[in-house]
Amino acid sequence: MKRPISAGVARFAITCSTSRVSRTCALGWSARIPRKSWMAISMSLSPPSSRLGWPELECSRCKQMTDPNNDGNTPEAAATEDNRLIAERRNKLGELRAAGQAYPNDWRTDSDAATLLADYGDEETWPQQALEQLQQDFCLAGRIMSRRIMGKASFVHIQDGSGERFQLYLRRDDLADGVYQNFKHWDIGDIVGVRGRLMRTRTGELSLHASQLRLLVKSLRPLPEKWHGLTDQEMRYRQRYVDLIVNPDVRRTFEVRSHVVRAIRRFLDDKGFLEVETPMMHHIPGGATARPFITHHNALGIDLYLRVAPELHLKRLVVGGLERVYEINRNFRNEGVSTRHNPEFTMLEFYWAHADYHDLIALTQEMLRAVVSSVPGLSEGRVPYQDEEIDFCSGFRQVSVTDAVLEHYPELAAVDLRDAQALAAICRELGLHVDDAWGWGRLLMELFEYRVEHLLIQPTFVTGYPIEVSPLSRRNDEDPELADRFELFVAGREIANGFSELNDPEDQAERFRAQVAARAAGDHEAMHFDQDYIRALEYGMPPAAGEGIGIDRLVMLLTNSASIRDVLLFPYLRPEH
RNA sequence: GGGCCGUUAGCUCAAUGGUAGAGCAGUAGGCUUUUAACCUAUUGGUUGAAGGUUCGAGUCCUUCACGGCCCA
Repeated sequence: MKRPISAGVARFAITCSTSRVSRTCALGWSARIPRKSWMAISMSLSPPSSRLGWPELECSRCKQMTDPNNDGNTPEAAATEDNRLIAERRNKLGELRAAGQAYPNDWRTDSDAATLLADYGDEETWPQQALEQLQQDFCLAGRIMSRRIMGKASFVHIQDGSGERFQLYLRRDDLADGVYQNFKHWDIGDIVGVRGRLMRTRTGELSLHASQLRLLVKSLRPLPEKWHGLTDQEMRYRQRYVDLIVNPDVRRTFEVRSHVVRAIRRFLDDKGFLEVETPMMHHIPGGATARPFITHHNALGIDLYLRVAPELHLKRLVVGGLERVYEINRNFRNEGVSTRHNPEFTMLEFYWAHADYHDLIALTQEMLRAVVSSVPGLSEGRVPYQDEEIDFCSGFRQVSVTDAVLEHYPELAAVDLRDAQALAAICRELGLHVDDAWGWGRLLMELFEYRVEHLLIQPTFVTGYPIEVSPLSRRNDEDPELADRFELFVAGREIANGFSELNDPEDQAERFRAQVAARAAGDHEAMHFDQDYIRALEYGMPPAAGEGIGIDRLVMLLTNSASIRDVLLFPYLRPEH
């Protein structure tokens, strides 16, 4: 129980599982009662008194019961948790509505902050005298980010769609009657339109001396503080719109993301690859060892899987003669959420007929260099990441899984790295989880992941993957226990995975059967048997190589982001309540 | 899933178990080239939720929610 709300909207706000309800207390005292209390109250009062099943509530201050017929359950009450600051702004909005159109859309700009700063920002070329002679008006529109009111003149910084801030100089006597007086009641966060001439202040800052000023949008919610900004991680992710307004680096990160995707498209387009889109909803999930999300098609009455990878569809296209295809799109994997994993993430996958994994390695190196050089500010292919500097310019290193393990685990030289029993013993010694069904290949990869992966900071192609962990890769001609496959590691993380494709339908069917057996033994990530894919291969797939590159992880590298959430505009978070 | 840490005013943060505070933002007034503008006054809190210990809990204990970091 607290105090009566001055505006006379005293109410109980009750959060229950389906909606928010408001009740008036007889003396006008307000209270918020969270769900747990609600449940407790609900159980202690039996039977519930209202027709909707809401119980009466006793106000602990006035000892009166609420009126069950006056539940105040309006959409407004449900949607807003007004505080004093918002209420003040809402009143201002009310005055605007009374005065006319409160949300106009007839202000047009003819420039923006970034353009003006680029064109006239240089003080040498454009001193105050030169600006005075310009005799040209500019129209801008932007959000008020800060204000310095000095009586009958003010300075304001607005931020506009260009992402830059620009200073306005407002003088009462230079604006129409009453405009300046109104302006003094506008708020930080409001969006304004301004027209005026360029000038330079005493301290040299390029500014717009306003002759016309209009409020375009009233902002009802206060922005975070101007100096410290918004630092609460949770709020930054949940309310990315606020994060974008007040933290300029966020905008830059997503601009880089856009650059990266564009550079990849340009690179592949130039090499004759065709961009395609394949289904996101699969009857049979496949193309990766991962647990899928299940969804339901009502009209058809069947469950569908969100795709874990587009691979099998893209290879069907290679069968169909689209011999260079790629897709950049979302995949969904039903696994944990962490700084490196989001349930939905973006992958590039591309397939290239009459090429093998060696060709992929060369192409990947070329593509990554092109991508890195497309990012503004990354000079000479050197990318700072956390405490390291990644060199994309020099030739990428190549090493086999076995050599990499031995390099970081020299005492294993005496052990047969294809002896499952010996490897299992070592894994157990290290405290790694070991499954009796695993062969030497899986065990060797456990060792690799535990001992080596995080040490591969500079770009490194790792080759010589065991067939056991490569169900879709072509078998190596010399060593049938190995796959013609590589993974690229940078900054200790897998960035790309590519291999010569398995186009032998009988071998593929055999490997699907092995996956189905693993599934039956309890491996939820193992693949299903995809009969149509086998049928496609039976028509004959050209020899080909294919690769997947994790776009989110690549963007993390290029934006020096520690968490995948920093490169996703709306990363997955649990519901707020 | 496990461990550690966090959650206090709109935002950023304080508060040896003893009256919940500051800066910014807001409100009112002053100030016609300021720039974290300045000066004066002032409003604003169920301290994430629920229990418990205590004469007394923001602070100690338990459980829960959400987040962060590390591990699996």
